[in-house]
Amino acid sequence: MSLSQTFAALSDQNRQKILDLLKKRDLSVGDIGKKLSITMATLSHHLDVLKRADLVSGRREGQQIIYSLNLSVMEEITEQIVKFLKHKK
Amino acid sequence: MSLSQTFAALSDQNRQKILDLLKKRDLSVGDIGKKLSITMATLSHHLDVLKRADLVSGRREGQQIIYSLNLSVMEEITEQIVKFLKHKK
DNA sequence: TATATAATTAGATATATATCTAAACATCTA
DNA sequence: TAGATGTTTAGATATATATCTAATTATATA
Repeated sequence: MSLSQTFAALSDQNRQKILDLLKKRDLSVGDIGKKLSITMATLSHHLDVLKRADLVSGRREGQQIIYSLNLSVMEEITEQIVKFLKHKK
Repeated sequence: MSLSQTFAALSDQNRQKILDLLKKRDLSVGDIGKKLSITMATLSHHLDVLKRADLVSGRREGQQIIYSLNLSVMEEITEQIVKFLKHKK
């Protein structure tokens, strides 16, 4: 996954909200859905984008899928972004 | 300009290349064009996106427009991104 | 002032993506 | 095992965007 693709994954308002929610605690898809004004199908799509960008992971717990931030990956991406953006002329 | 919109501006490979080139030195549109495999029209579009995201600025020098990175804005955005990404649960 | 050079704008097109409804799949429980 | 609950997948649609060619605008110079 390229840095551009990571930026693309981060460039949607709803995905930002999802990441913000997951910063506080792990949440089921249903719980995330309650906080957003989109259908479950659309939410599923966004979670898929975030998963493919390796920004979140889901684990099944009974009927629910619990999503969490991939903190180590977030850290790594932060490093890359800082390296890219902060590098002076 | 929201953080999502900034991410969107950063999410294209050609725009990444433009920023990379401008990290080294200020360049005219023509000089940037020589490094990319796109038409000048497309390049103009990408420069417009980067300008609207406040990531670069252009100044006219005779017949040429010289583009440069907006370093202070880049710094500010870096801060925001780090704040967003590094904030733990 | 006519021509050349540099860059942008206009208009068209093709691809990507955000969204929805409806259907399917997975799991739990009575 | 049938029905309820939670999530994803399929298929459709509308909007956004990356790209191109051709035309236009801005500047310099012969």
